[in-house]
Amino acid sequence: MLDITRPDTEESQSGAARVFTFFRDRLLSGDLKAGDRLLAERELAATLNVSRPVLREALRSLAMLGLLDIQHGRGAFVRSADASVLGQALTLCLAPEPNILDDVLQARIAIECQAIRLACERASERDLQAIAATLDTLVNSLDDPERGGESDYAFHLAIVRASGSASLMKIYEAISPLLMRSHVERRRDTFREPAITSGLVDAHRQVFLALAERDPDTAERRLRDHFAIGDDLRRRNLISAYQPHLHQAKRKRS
Amino acid sequence: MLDITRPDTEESQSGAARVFTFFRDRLLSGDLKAGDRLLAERELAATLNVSRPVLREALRSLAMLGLLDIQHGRGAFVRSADASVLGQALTLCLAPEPNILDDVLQARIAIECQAIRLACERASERDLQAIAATLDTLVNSLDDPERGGESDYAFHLAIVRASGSASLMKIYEAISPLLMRSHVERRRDTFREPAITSGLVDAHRQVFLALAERDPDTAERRLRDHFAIGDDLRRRNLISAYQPHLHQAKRKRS
DNA sequence: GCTTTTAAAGTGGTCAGACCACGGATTGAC
DNA sequence: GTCAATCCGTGGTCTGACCACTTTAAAAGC
Repeated sequence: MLDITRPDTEESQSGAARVFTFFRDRLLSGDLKAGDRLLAERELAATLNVSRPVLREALRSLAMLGLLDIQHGRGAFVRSADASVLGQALTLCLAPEPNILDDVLQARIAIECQAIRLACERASERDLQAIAATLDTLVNSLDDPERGGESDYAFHLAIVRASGSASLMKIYEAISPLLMRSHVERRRDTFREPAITSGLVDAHRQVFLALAERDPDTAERRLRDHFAIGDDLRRRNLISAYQPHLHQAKRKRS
Repeated sequence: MLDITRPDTEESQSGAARVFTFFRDRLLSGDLKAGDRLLAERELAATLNVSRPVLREALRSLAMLGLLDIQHGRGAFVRSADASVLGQALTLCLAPEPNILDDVLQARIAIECQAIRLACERASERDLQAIAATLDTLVNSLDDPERGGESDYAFHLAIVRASGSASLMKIYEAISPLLMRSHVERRRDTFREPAITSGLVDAHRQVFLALAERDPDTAERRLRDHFAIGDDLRRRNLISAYQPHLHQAKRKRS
């Protein structure tokens, strides 16, 4: 965590690493903006006094980090900051951890609960309308598990967006890939019954109403309840799935 | 966010990108573990049917992502997942956002509030002892702003660790660099008065006590109060700093 | 025999030059 | 004017060589 050990500012690094930090710092300082086009590789190499392979190693690294968009025959362009890389990095970091697909829900709850509190303070009318719209979509897609899942996600994402916090938003986007995997995995264990789905819609609506009334405590409580119910439901389904006599798991399609 | 657009599994990619995903997937699947040594570049290049420069571009990218540790004259080694890269990625992603140093506090509150709830359920005796230890350090470093800041951070980090959630922990580590910068920046605006510091210690202690009593609601409330007070304090100091000159400071948000 | 010195082998780091593949602009024919 | 072929600049790849560092093992010295 501490960068003290790394003499970053010095020129102790060499080759690709030096070029890498060169561009990274210019990205950070805003010296290079999204959409900017870099010089041709051969010119850049000459300018920075490195060979083309070395320069390419650095550029490729930046591209892998999502900071650069290198297009064959056209050139290299600075890319707008993208959370997808964050998501990949997070996935990589969390990969060795056990039960990570369950654990990532804790991060989700953390972000959303704080987001909805902020949203109660900050959400504009437009934000509220956007959330309401996702709620409508949710109601209209009860029969379609696929679209239902999407609109469910859209609802929660809209809340985070309404918080007006870029940090919360980016982190939420970052955990989204894992969230999706988690969602897919648990869909295998969960039945979509009318009683459940109707309760689901109601829970979302209650959350939204509290938010619309700018009541942070109630909104957070209802959101937590919503998560707890989902967790409980999943747990019960898991238990029933492990009852050999009562149940035979054989659903590939749902 | 959606990976659908990217035919990742196919071999549509070429060159360095292909090699990159090759290793990334082996990292994800656990096929390559931390500490493993890769084959020599020349051998790898021959094995994967690419030239050495192309292979190097991929390896360098992995190294920049913190997944590989390439040592001159020794070889390339798989590195254990490190949150520092996450932190850098987050910093890059959030760089273009305005007031990011203030905003990142929202992420901090989000993580810690959920963490302390989990910690109330899950924290072991060892965890509690560790937190108590940081509390002692905090008390003993009241006179030293530097050490005081460190032990303050250590206290909060210990709480997140006690949550037992790898996701929360990693994300917290990821935002730590920004948190540090934020802390340093606001230290400029904040005076350390005995009244403030003693209140600070008390606030920490109250949080800890609620945690030790396994009372999530109280613990979270006290933690939120602690953050709110810190925020309020900073705001007042900012105002007083601008007072003499008949401030025309813009409020960031209403 | 043991230690020290030295040389060799293996590794990543760098370079130069050449050629290929792709995209876009220019040019030409119609 | 439209469309086609061509050319040029770009990134993509390869080859082979050499340098710098590390380790190891052989050789020299004691």
